[in-house]
Amino acid sequence: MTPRTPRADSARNREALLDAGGRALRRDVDATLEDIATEAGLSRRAVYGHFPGRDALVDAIVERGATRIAAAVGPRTDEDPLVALARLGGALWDAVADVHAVARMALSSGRGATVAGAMAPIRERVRACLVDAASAHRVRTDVSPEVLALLVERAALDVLEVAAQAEADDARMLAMTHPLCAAGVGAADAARLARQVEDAR
Amino acid sequence: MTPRTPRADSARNREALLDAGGRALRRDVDATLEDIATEAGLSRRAVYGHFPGRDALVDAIVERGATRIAAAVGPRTDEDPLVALARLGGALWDAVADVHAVARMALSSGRGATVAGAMAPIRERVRACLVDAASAHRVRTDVSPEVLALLVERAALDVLEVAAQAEADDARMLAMTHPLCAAGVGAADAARLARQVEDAR
DNA sequence: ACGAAGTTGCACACGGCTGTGCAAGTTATG
DNA sequence: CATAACTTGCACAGCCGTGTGCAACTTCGT
Repeated sequence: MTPRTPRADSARNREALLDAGGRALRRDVDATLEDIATEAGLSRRAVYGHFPGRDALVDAIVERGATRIAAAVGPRTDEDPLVALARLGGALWDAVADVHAVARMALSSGRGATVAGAMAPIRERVRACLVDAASAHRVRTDVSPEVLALLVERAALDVLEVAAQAEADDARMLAMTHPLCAAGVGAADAARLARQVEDAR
Repeated sequence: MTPRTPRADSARNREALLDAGGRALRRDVDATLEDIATEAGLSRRAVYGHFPGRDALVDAIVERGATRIAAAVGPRTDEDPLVALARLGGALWDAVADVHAVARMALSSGRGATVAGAMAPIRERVRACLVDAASAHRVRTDVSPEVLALLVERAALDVLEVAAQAEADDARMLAMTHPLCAAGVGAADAARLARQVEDAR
């Protein structure tokens, strides 16, 4: 009769589940519901109060990751394509947790299509930048832009994974320069381009 | 009373299991015993005639991979460190199946230590080459050799994975040049170094 | 062709993870 | 404070993969 407004802590717990899930899945793609729930400070049983099942929870995590990634990538500007690429690397670094969590699921069984959708913004932006840069011969052109894009994309993810462990303080810089190097830009030029992005912050 | 020599097809089946296992695990790290057995043309039950259990089978696959990797890496020569790095990339490409299968298990749960051992030869060689090259400022030096080594190592694996799908005919070339680029060597120099290796074949 | 080595199919036990029902507890909110 | 909202713990069913025993069958070696 008197339908009350949903409790505020419920929403918080939902968020906690998404956060914990992201963290847990980043470590182990097959993390148990028990694991995730515990890490979120809840019981396994409580999860079913927020999501119909494990799949739905994971989907929600990927979905949230996708929107955050899209936000981090931001709109395309008409700046220098390589500067744009460097900036993209920096942006991804600022969203490591989400990107990393989603990326880890990419190769894992099933779910491939969903995750691919989440990563699409990155993929597309990288490709666009490379095509531009290739036409001016500023990146290696002995490989098709498609393949090079895949390699650069992976290079970006490699930094996120490697630097997350090594926790280098100049990790953000690496996140910008390494993909450029992977594209065939020399180390010196890559550093110059990255500095250009940093100066404009 | 009359101990007979073991049958020849048994050994073949054992090999078939290792091959099938490598292929299956390369696709899906959690491939079922059923999957592997079927792919090898055997029944799940028969596997237990060759290995005490799933773990032992996987261990055997990793172990065989390790020796093949070690063989592919070969002995250290006193050539130019970057040429050596290019050659290493080529060698790994020629052993894709094994390297790839083992590498895929690296991040997967458990088994981490075992796999790390299998990859050690690559890891070590890459590090050595980079340290040499860094002291001559022929690779980027704004990152520690350790971190750079991790990135280059991953770059090598990235090629194996990307090119395995894209099946570019110049994949072997990529396997040599891309790690160099990842190290900060410009595209032109990388191509020159790789050509140097190819010419000496 | 005989016999051992190897394979198969089936049945079954075991463990781990998911998903559900329900009663009892705790906590936010009006 | 009263009550709906949320959480908890437990019990139970179901699924799936592993590991084992056993009888029947096929295939290699001599």
